[in-house]
Amino acid sequence: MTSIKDVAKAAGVSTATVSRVLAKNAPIKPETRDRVLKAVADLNYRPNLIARSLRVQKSAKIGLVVSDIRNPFFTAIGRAVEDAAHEQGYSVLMCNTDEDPDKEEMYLNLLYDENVAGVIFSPTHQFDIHSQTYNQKMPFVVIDRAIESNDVDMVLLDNVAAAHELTEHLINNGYKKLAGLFGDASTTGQERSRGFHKALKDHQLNPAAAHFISPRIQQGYETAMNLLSQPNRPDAIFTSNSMLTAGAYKAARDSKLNVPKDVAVVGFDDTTWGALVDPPITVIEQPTEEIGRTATELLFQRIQEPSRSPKTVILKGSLIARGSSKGK
Amino acid sequence: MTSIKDVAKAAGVSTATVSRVLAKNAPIKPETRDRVLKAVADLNYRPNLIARSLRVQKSAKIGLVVSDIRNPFFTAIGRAVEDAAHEQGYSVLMCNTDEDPDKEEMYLNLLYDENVAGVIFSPTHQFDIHSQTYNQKMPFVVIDRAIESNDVDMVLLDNVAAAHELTEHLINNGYKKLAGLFGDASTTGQERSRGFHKALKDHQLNPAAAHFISPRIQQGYETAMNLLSQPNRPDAIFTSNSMLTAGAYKAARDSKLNVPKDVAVVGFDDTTWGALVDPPITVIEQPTEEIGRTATELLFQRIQEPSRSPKTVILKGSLIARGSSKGK
DNA sequence: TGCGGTAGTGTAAACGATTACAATTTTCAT
DNA sequence: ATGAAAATTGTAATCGTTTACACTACCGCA
Repeated sequence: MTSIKDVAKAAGVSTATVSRVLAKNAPIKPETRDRVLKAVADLNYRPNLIARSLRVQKSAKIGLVVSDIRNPFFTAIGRAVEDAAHEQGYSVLMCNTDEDPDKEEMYLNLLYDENVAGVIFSPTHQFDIHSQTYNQKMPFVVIDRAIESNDVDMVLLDNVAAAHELTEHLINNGYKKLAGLFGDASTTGQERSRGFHKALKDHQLNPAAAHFISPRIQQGYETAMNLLSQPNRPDAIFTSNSMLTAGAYKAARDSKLNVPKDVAVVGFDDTTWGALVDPPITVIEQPTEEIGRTATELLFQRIQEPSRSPKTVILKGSLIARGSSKGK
Repeated sequence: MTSIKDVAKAAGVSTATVSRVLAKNAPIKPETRDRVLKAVADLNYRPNLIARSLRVQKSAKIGLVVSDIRNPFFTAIGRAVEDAAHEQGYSVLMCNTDEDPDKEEMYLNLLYDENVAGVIFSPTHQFDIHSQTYNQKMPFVVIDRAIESNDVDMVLLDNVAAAHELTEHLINNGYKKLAGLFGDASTTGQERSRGFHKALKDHQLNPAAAHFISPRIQQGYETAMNLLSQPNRPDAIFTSNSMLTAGAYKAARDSKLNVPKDVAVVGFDDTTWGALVDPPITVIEQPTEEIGRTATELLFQRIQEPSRSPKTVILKGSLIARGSSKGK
């Protein structure tokens, strides 16, 4: 490994001078600068980021901690964050917690120890920001899931309104016996449940069912199968994320029910397949690009000005009405 | 930040002793050990990974560089790699190149500078391992896409055989005018094309068409639309990855053609939606879990024994026959 | 002429760990 | 009791940077 010492020797200057040339933050005689730059080029020198990070106690990396990397919502966020971070010369380290609080803590610690400049993450349900060691030390932006704290930046969807709109869409299309499937791993599911119930109440309807379950395809499938096999089965299934949507949709199919005539299926997040299945699925599309970009911007703001008062940005989802809820 | 010095002071020993207690690699008097461990616990001390990494010139992290994080194939690999790495106490940093050679080089440099223990990655087409600075220095395992080098570990699919099997499946089910859509960003597309053509030749058939295109949904859609609108349109479309499959499937739908009666659509990778659409899609399933795990194991082997002679592991895909190719 | 200011550079101390080497104490066979 | 070997611990160098501080040279102005 060629180090700054080698460059200094080759250029006949001190390591301090080399460092200053590279950092461009001090006056240097043009002739010296040229000698140094030539040496850098000749030796193909690249500064050791580890050493720099140890010395200055920070780095040009940000962490992105998500709960499930297989969820298209999060990969879309990942892309947006990466693009936005790149523009500022930062790199992104993605970590996957699998909804596991232990893994979450492990990765947050790791990122902290790595001196990342900040972290964007979607906390598990159990996450308590105040109990953490790194609380005050590492800039944070929370996405997708609210946490109970008013001193942290967040980028969220207006889940209640979105769920309300989606539910009303069902009601307006003539569905009356609505069942809800909500993820139990986050506040998102709870908020969407609130919007769901509020819309029902607004129209003087009672929910046919409402279940909080693990946000996995299999769980969604089993629960929906159960609901659909009852004599007084629901005529619409509202799901709070794309994993549950997939499960519910499959259940409708396997129950030999016609979508949308016998039962409607709607959900969140516009995935590749949601538009490809027949009938295509009505969903609330989240502005993933904007969520990721906004979160990154908030993070950079906080990095620059740690004492800035916290912001919560609430974005709106947009309804994409498709065949799966067209009416009976 | 509490450092090893604070712990040493609190326990009344030297920093060397603290380090030794934590590394568990030297004899320590039980009583001293207890004092040190108590101090560690009291101060809530965690060793600084940056400093350690600087000193020992390596770290317990591996890099995973993939070309498209939105491709479910790669996220599945990501999960497998992470699980396998975790078992060895390693963390995984995921990076996304977006098929961009510049980003690829940038991330490989970054990972190198970060002292990662090694890298697993799927190279872009242009990647030339020999021109790279880090060539000999950082252990590598290449996945999914072959590169021309016999001194590097690789984990690949037997693409020719898999494509051959998938093509024969079409032929056996009565399809005769087969068109192929292949990704142009990697060797994978080329190899699958070879298997496709070989199977046709084995059955004395000529390809109806064969296109190398950018592996994106939109490209697949446009190309397939074109093919299907011709008077002498193909009766089956073979696609070499799931992005193209999605595009082709949508094109068949939009052309008002019946799948599988008018046209069959088959592809690679078993995605969530492939089984949910109607008809569900016949695919070659890649053993993603095994690919990720094997790659990780090879990487650890090479880390331990850098001079070990390189291995190429070739895994088999398995055909999942579904409705989209059931025959006319 | 003398003096404050600035440009340009070097010296050396950090950052927080690991580890070769040395020093001290114990153990134990004779 | 004694010396060699083993066990236990400490000292200090090191990894590759950045940067506070010190120093020299030169400039411009009174």
